[in-house]
Amino acid sequence: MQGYAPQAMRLLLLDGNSLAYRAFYALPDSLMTPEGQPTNAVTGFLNMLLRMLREYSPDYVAVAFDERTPEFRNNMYPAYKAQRKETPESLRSQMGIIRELCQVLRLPVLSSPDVEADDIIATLARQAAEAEVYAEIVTGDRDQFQCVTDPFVRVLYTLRGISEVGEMNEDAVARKHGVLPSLYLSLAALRGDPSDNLPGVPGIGDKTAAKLLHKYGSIEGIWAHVEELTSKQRANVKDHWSQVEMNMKIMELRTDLDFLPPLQDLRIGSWDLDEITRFLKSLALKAALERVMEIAGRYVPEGAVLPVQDADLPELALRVVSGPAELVQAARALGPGIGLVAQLPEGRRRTAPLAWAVAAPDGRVVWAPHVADELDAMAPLFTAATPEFHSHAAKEIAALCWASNIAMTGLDIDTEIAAFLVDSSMSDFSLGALSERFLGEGLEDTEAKKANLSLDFGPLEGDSAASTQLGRQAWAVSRLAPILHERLVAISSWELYTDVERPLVGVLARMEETGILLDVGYLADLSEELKDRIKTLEAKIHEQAGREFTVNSPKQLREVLFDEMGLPPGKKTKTGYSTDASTLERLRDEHPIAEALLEYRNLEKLRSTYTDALPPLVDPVDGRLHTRFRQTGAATGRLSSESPNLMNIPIRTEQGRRIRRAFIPAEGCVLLTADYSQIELRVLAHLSQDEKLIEAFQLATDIHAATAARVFGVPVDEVSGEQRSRAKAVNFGLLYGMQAFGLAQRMGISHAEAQELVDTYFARFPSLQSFLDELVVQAKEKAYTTTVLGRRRVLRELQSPNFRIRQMGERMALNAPMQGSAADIMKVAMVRLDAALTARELSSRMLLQVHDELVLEVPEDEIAEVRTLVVEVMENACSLAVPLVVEAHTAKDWAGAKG
DNA sequence: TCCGATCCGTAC
DNA sequence: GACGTACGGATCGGAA
Repeated sequence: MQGYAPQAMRLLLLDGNSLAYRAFYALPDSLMTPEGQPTNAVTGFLNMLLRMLREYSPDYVAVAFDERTPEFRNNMYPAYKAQRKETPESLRSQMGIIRELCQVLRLPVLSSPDVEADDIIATLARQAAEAEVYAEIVTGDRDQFQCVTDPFVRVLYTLRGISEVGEMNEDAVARKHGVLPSLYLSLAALRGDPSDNLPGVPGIGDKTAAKLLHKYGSIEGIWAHVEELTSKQRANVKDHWSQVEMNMKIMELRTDLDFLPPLQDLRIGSWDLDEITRFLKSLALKAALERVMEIAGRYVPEGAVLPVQDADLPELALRVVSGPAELVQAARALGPGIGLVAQLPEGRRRTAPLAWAVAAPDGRVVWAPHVADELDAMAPLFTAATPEFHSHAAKEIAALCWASNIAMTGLDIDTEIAAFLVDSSMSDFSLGALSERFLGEGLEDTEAKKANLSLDFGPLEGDSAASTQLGRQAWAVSRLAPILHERLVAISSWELYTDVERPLVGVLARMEETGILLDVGYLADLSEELKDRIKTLEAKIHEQAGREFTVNSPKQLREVLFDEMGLPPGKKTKTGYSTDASTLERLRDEHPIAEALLEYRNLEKLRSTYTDALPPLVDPVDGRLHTRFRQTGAATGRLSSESPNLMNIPIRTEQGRRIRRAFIPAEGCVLLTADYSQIELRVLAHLSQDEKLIEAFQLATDIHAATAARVFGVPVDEVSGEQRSRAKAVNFGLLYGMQAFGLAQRMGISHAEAQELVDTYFARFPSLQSFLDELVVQAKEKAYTTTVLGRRRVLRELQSPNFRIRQMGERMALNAPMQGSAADIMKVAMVRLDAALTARELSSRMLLQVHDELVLEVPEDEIAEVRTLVVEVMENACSLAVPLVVEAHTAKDWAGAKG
């Protein structure tokens, strides 16, 4: 539902028969009025219609219906649709109701005995494209794919009954069927369509048909080269050619109908809400009525009064307001401590909320269903000088505000973030989960999810209507906020919240909205290259294995390597021998297949996870990749990144860095990366106050060499590569709760050797051992760890009767203070840097954070200033016992040359 | 057809 | 089992 120029006109075309038919068989036949009139097809049709009106907001609409099988097709081929069973009475009765519904909703309805619904739609779609109007065709009929033309005509093809739609543009049709829409008719003619009683060529399905059409260009091309086909194909094609030609004629949709009204006449008329209410109530479609009312504001005449609805739940006093000004006023009247929540449309791109709800802790709720495009008028709600509203996952609202140039300064408690600081080990920070835990009551929507009910489709419970739903959420927020506030104060995390986490919400929203430019052409080339090489390797692997198998399946690979080829197995997983990289590494000397597998895995990883997965996530409007940062994603306090995860873009190998090169700056800009050098180890030095480790940081730039020098008793400049890498492994191990066994395994040395190395290391840095021991002791005593800014990580594992879980808890306790403090410091730097960029009116933008690294997009004339600023801000974000060191680089891509 | 479990691999 | 924090792709098998 996106990617259109805002001023472009939009036409919505619905195939009434197709949608009713799909809905009838997709929804339970238990849906009916008390009088026994089935309503499943009506409900499905209405849900789809409302969804489209809501999300697509069309200027023009037409609903097309079939009346009977038209004569021109019957004359061509009497058997057309002859096998169709009689429409069941329970569906036929609903067709009339659907037409009536369209009338009540003032939707233009088109039908004619001489043509079918898809002919009407095809004609209107053609006219739309010619007028540069965007048309969306909603249907479950594949024949409509022949109408698709970029960029104006798309088909939304119903899936899973009608609960989802696939958005089919030219590309999507080609991906699904192997040919562009212009050849779809030919493909369908070859393949036939059993549902219309049209046989195709035996032995030719989608795949083969697409292949032939590719090779010969057209249906005529295939006929011209029919002698080149395989003997079986040739015979079948010849025998059935007259049928194919017939299919072409019958399946071709007419686009030349001359009796249809002009597009300009296809507007939705003014709604009579009383009539709509009566009609839907007579069908017992109460939930649908609520959803109609959500968008009613768009279709009522100027000045109409919307019906105020009663709360379904006694404790909520629900008031409906219809405009942003009224909402602001009503919210003010609720007094302090209000909860404010938005009902956001689904989909990747952020768009205006469908509704807002504001609630006071006493249960008074204001619900505003149709202020979607009027964020500006609501600005007074968000921009208070002092925090005055609470919300949940406010980053979503902050992003919308930012897009409208509104500064969301009025946020008090974000219940999601506050709860994260109270107990970061919770797995679910949804409002429902917080309600359960802190209020002791569930929220309707979590119940609905448990019952597998979609909020958009399917039967809804009477009391889970949109208004009550959203009102309950706002109410929950208003009551959670004071509880979480108190808890934050009690654990001395209030400042961490107000000074770091809360301001970070807006910073992250801006970073997400900004996104980063991706060179998709370059990635496409890279993908092709990878595919070639992967194919070769796969063949080689099959040959060496002596048979074909799915190389991507660890299960099959395990059988091949260890059962059939008899190679020596190594470590085990839960289900058998492991085939991971370290195992294959070990098999390198045993058999050349190991080498091929390693390279295969390497390239297949790059292809599947990066070159092929990233481009579809690019926003078509700006060509940029907009990740989502999760502020509650990692229990230590780190951020995480998803859709896509931009925190695991390869860098360590040359092959991997080729992926990184696809991340580029906008025209006239460079990417500036700034990363903390060894920040976690510096935090360790600070927290442990180990003099020798602090000294090592003050003396040397290469900390691994410096620690190696001390451990092995040699001058820094005489440290060998081996010594440095051993010290490095221990340095990392320290941060992860190392044990000698793991160290030995990682370094490929004996357990005894590893133990000796650890012992020596601790002997040379005498405070470290006691500090780490004390960390665990304290953590066990208090059941949580802390960071430099007082961030807590609760560790219930430390109380577990299970030794393994307890041990895991100890390792977490050893790691969390360092990882978490580093995260604290980076977050402080981000908040300050964002403020500094704004204060100096710079155009440079923060794009990404990768734990110890920031990536900015910097206009060329700002490079010097911003570079200095970033380094300054990051290095001074926190004062530790050792200096914080930041290295900054600029380049024309993310893999760019250093310096 | 869908979803969760499993394995694996990328980052810091 | 054995070194922390994440996200996500592919396969597979059970459930609907």
